Amino acid sequence: MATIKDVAARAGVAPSTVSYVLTGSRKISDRTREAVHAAIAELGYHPRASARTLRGARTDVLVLAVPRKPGRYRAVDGRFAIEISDAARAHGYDVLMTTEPDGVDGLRRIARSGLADAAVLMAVRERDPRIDAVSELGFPTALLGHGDEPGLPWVDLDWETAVRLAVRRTAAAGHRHIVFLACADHEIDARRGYALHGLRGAREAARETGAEVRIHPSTGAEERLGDRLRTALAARPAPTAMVVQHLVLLPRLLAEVAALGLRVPEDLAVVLVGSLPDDPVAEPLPRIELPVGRMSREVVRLAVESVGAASDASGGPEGTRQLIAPHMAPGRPVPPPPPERPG
Amino acid sequence: MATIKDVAARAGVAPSTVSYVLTGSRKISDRTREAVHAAIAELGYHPRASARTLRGARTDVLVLAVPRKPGRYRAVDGRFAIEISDAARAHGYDVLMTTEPDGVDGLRRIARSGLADAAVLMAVRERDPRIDAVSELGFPTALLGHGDEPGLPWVDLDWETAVRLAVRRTAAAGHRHIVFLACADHEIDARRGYALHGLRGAREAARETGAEVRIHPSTGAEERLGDRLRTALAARPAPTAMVVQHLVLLPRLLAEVAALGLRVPEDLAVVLVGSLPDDPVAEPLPRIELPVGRMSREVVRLAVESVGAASDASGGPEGTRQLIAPHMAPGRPVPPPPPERPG
DNA sequence: CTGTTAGCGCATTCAA
DNA sequence: TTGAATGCGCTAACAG
Repeated sequence: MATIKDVAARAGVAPSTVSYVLTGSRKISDRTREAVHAAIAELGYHPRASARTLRGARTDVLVLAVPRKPGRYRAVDGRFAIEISDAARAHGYDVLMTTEPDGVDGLRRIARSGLADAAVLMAVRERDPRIDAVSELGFPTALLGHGDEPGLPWVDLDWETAVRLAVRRTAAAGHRHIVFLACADHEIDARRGYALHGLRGAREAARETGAEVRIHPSTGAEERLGDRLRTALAARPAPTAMVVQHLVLLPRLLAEVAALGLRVPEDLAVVLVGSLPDDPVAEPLPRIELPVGRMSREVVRLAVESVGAASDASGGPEGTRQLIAPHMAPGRPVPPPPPERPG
Repeated sequence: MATIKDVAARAGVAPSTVSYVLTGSRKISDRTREAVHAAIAELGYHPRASARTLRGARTDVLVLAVPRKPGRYRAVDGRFAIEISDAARAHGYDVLMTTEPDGVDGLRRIARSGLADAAVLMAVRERDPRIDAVSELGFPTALLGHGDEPGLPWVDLDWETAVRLAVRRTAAAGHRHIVFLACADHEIDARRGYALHGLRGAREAARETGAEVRIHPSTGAEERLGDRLRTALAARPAPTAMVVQHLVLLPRLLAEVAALGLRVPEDLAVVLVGSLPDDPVAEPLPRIELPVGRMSREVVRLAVESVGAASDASGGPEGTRQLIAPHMAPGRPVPPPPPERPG
């Protein structure tokens, strides 16, 4: 492995000159610069990250804390991980993953060993222990999702408004009996922001619209989905629409609906909240998409910006909390309920 | 940030003694060790990774090259990323992601800057440019998937046998006219190993079983899925089974089948190859699962082992190429075709 | 059983 | 416009 010394020797200059050429922090004559570049190319030199970091105290690495309920896997997590990695690269950062289940251990270890300059926390929950950890350490952090944390910058879809919007549109289409399929129980128990805010939105929407909105808890265990669904749809008066935030089981849900002999949307309207872009299953349905790309870019921007900023715990400047306004995907209006049938 | 010197001063010992306590590479008296541990705890000391790396030339980081066709996202990639991260942690490694689309740039940059000790390459293709890059650099690497590369260790599901097995079981159940839904065109064009091996398996199985196996190319564009499917199923004699390797669109596929008025499995058997564990959509169907956990653990093990080993380009020791034998998921036999109908 | 010291590769300060 | 020297924090060889 070539070092800066080798390059210097080859180019007939001092090591510091090579460094200056690389960093551009000093004016170098064309002649010298070209000689240095030639030597770099010939030797295939690349500066050692560890040396740079040791000297300069910057790693150009972000740590991404991926939520991980062992045995469960949410497609959205992988998708965010990849989009965040892309976004980070655009800022000159690499992304280091830590996947210990809500464990603060990995996060703390990486922060304290100086492996990263800042953290991005996915799927933030209320009273999130990871937030305590980074706060204690004064480690620059941006959040994907928000709970009740005080001073950290975050980005989130406005889940409360999203569910409200979905329910309102559904009610406006004429539906009076609506089932809201909330997030999985374990997500609610973990106090994930999106799960709690979604619930809140559903309750508000019920008040606002006067429609009956039956909030239906979801279980992660798909075995009971069929039963639960049958129960939900067997209620009288029969629901004519479902607003679904718990999307993991959507394909299965649609299959069960079909198995019950119900057609979507003629017999039952299905409206999605937080579906992934380009999801072929979601595409034909009225829905509010999760803007994964935008959220990833924004959360990375916040993380990168907080690297420089003193961690003064003041809550940060304005504009560091972004509640993204939801909107219905175009071209898929909520269909009306079936005409009332006698009986 | 406390350094090793601070700890040494606090504990009243030399810095090297602290180091020896940490690494355990020298016998230290109980009294001294306790004093050091106390000082470490009081100061909240954690060794700086960059200094260790600069000194010791090890990062304890693996770089994971995630395949990324912009605009496309495969759930399996995110799943592998997370499982690989878990597996790496079990070996004391962290995982750095690079997501540049088949770009060797990120990989090369990370390798040459010494940010990682070894690489894991996902979704290997034939004539994979990433392999040339790591080979040129002599960078320790393990592959997830295999193409035609010579000397690198790899792990892969035996896709050829998997598809053969799926088709054979289908034929054995009595089906004589089978459609094989191959991977997406762009995957075949990119010469991804799994896509090519799957195709080969389908051809062989056709020869072996004497059944008609119509190999049906998949398109990523879901708009035309319905048409394609209709064409495939309209052929005479009508196919009674589909073997599906292209699982991205499975939910949509099932929906289209249902829309055509066909029931699964009464009218049409659907057999999956390479489905994800715990996928609720796949669960009720006969299938060969992709052993994500095992593959992740194995590929990490290979990568970690190749860190120490001299990169002698000899092809490595035996046992560094693992073709995992496929098996049908238990409890889901391939159902027989419907009784022959006149016409 | 423990201390002293050199040096990993780089960016930067001081000197010219 | 460039060179020489220093030190970032750590580990291991050498010395006691």
